[in-house]
Amino acid sequence: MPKGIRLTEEEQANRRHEIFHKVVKVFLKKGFHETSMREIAEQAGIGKSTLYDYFKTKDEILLYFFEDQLNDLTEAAQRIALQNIPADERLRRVMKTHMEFLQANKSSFMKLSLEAQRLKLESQNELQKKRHTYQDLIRGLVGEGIREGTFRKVDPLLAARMLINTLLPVVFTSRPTGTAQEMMEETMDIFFKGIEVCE
Amino acid sequence: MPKGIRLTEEEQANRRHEIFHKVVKVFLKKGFHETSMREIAEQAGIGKSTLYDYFKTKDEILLYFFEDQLNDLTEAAQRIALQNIPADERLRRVMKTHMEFLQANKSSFMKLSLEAQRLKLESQNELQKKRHTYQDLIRGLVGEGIREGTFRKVDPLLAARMLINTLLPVVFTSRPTGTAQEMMEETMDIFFKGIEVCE
DNA sequence: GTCTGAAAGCGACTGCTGTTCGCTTTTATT
DNA sequence: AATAAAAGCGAACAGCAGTCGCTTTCAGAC
Repeated sequence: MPKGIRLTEEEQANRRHEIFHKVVKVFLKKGFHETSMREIAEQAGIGKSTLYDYFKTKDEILLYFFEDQLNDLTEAAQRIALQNIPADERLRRVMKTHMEFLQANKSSFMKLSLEAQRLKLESQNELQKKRHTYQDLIRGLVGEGIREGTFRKVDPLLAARMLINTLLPVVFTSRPTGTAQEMMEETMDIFFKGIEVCE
Repeated sequence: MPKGIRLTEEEQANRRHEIFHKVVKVFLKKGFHETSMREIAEQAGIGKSTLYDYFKTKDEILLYFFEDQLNDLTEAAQRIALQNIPADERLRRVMKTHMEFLQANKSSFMKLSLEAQRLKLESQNELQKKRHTYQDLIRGLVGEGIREGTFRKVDPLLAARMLINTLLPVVFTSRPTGTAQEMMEETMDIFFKGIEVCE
């Protein structure tokens, strides 16, 4: 904010957060791609080119959101992954947190995820990288479950991807067949039955 | 092509096909969104505004591709669905065809699917509608499988969506853990184990 | 045979976009 | 008081999808 002095890294980060917080409402209301940089700057109460001092491109503004969210999600999952209980139970808990998280942020997460699909390919690769950290965590749990003998010998990464990718569409579907909660539980049920060792 | 005479509906359709065929190479080479309407018209050997006589918007050019492909896929699936064998076997065969189809058109389908994600929301809804026909076919097979007693009582639409949505990322993943064929088979395996009646 | 209306085709033009540039304002330091 | 550097800005830029008014062409009416 002050003009002549250099901002510290932290101040810059705070300012980015502050700016994003001010403009996210507009994204939710009229859509990210339908909001021009002029409007974004207006909403943030700053000049158009000042915006570029905090976000290198327009896409980066939206990426900022997912960076934040994925950090939270990964942290929560990491805490669960360290618990001293069977891997399959930890996996269930992580996915439960995942579902709760999706539901809590449903409206904004859903809308912005749809918008994120429309980012430039380059930006989507950035996003993908951020997702990998989380995906690897799930993969680890599946791997542990296999070693513990609760899961069949499936490819852990494939299973992890399958799990994450089946849950997202549940929240986003245009033809729901029940509450999100119900659909999520059934999806998880099918998945776990699919990888569990047959008794 | 002829200037003064009115084109029949069929001629118009042929011309659309012809134009698309001429320009799709450019989409595959430098990307749909990176190709401007000027370039597309150039490649098609027609004027820019003539292009608009055959496709109402730029998005519609890409939608045309999926309309075609989905028609083929749905037809093939319909033929299988009518065979006189158990539903679970028919479902396996449909998905096998689906996989073969994805692999045969892999490079173009993959690239253009990624591009399709970036279409305007309105255009994506169009695409979604076209997908529903196919989704409903799968749903029907799952439903039959349940009635025949091979599948557990799962929600057929949810299962259908889950199935389709798990196969696509297999082809598109940036971190493959085997050949597409292997990954697809393992995915199918997990899914079928997940919905089969336990023996 | 020629006239005419309507369709096919076209490139200049429009209004908008994300991004850049050159400039002003502010302030900590010398 | 002078300086340098950072923060902030709106005008300007290049490029885009889509539109408009015009030209060219020809089937059918007379």
